[in-house]
Amino acid sequence: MDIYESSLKETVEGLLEALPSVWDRIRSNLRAAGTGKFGITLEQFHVLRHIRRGYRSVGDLAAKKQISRSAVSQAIEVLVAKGLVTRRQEGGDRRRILLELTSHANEVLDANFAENRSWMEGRMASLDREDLGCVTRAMDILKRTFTPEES
Amino acid sequence: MDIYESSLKETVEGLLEALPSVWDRIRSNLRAAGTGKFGITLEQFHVLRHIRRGYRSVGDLAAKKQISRSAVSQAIEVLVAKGLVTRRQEGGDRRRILLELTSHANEVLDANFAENRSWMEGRMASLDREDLGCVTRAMDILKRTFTPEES
DNA sequence: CTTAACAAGTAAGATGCTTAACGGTTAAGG
DNA sequence: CCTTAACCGTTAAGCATCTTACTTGTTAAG
Repeated sequence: MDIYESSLKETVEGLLEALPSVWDRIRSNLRAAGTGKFGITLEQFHVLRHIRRGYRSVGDLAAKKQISRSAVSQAIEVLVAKGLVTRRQEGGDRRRILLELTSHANEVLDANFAENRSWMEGRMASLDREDLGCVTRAMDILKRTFTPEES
Repeated sequence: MDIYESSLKETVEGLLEALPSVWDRIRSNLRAAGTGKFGITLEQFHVLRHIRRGYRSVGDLAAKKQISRSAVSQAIEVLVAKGLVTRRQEGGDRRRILLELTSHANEVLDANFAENRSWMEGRMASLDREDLGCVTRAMDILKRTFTPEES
C-alpha cells in the first residue's frame, strides 16, 4: 500500500481512465450471458434484479434507476408479456401495484448470476489477497463517496 | 490496508454491489454537464473524447466502442451538422476518412472535463491520502484484469 | 363534493443501436 | 488487363428505450 500515494487529481484521473472500460467489459459479459441463453436484454435483467432486491413498484424502480415512470411501465409491460413479472393489486392503496417475479424469472436470475460470478472469478483468479482487499476497500470508498445516501 | 483481507467471492460481490451505482452517478453528472450547457448528449460527448484521443476514423471508433460502423457513421453525421467534427480525405487510401475536432469541440471538451473533474474532486475531498492511493491502485488492478489487452 | 396530489398507463416523438444493402477503393490472381 | 474478394464508409429500415405530455383511476384535504 505504501508505494501507492496519489493526489486527488491523480485519483480522479485514474477513475475516469479505468471505470468506463472496466464497466463496459463487465456489462458486456452480463449482456452476453442474458441475451444468449434467456433472450432477455441487459436492461430487462437489471429490472428483474431490482425487483428481487425489493423495488416492487413502478415508482420505486423509476426512482432507483433515475428514469421516468413511463419508461419503467413500458419495460414491465414487456416482462409481463414474457411471463417473468406479474402485476398485482395489493394493500390499502389501490393505486399501488405490486410487481413480483415469477419462478421462471428467479431461475433466470440465479443462472445468470452464477454464470457471471464465475466469469469474474476466473478473471480475478490471479490476484493475491492484498489486491483483492484493495479492490474491496476501494469499492467501499467509492460507494460511500458517490452514492447518494439512502434510508 | 491490513484490515482489509477479502476472498475472491467477497471481492466480486463488492464489485457488483458498488460499480453499477457509482458509475451511474458519475455518468449522470457527465450527462448533466454536457447536455445542460452545450446541447450535446453523453454519447456524442464520448465520441468527441475518443476522437481527441486518437481514434480518428469511423472504423477505429466502432472497434473501440464495440458497436457497428453504421452507428458511428450516424453519430458523426450529427456531430458534423453541429459543427463539432469535420470529415476529410487524407492519405493514400481514399476509402479512409479522417475525422477531426473543430476548435469549438475542443473548447466544449475542455470545459466539460474541467467541470466534471471539479465535481469529482469535491466529492472526494474528504478522502485521505491512503484512501486515494487505494482507489488509484484498485483502478489499476481492475483495468489490468478486465480490459482486453491492446497494442 | 370539489379540488389537488398522486400512481400507473398510454401515445407520440427523439435517439441510438442493429442488420442488410450499396458505392467507391484497394489488393490479389489468372 | 480484368475479375474477384476484401474493405471503408454511408444509407435505409426496423427495433428498443428513453422522454414529455396526456389520460385514467385513487386518495386525501378543504
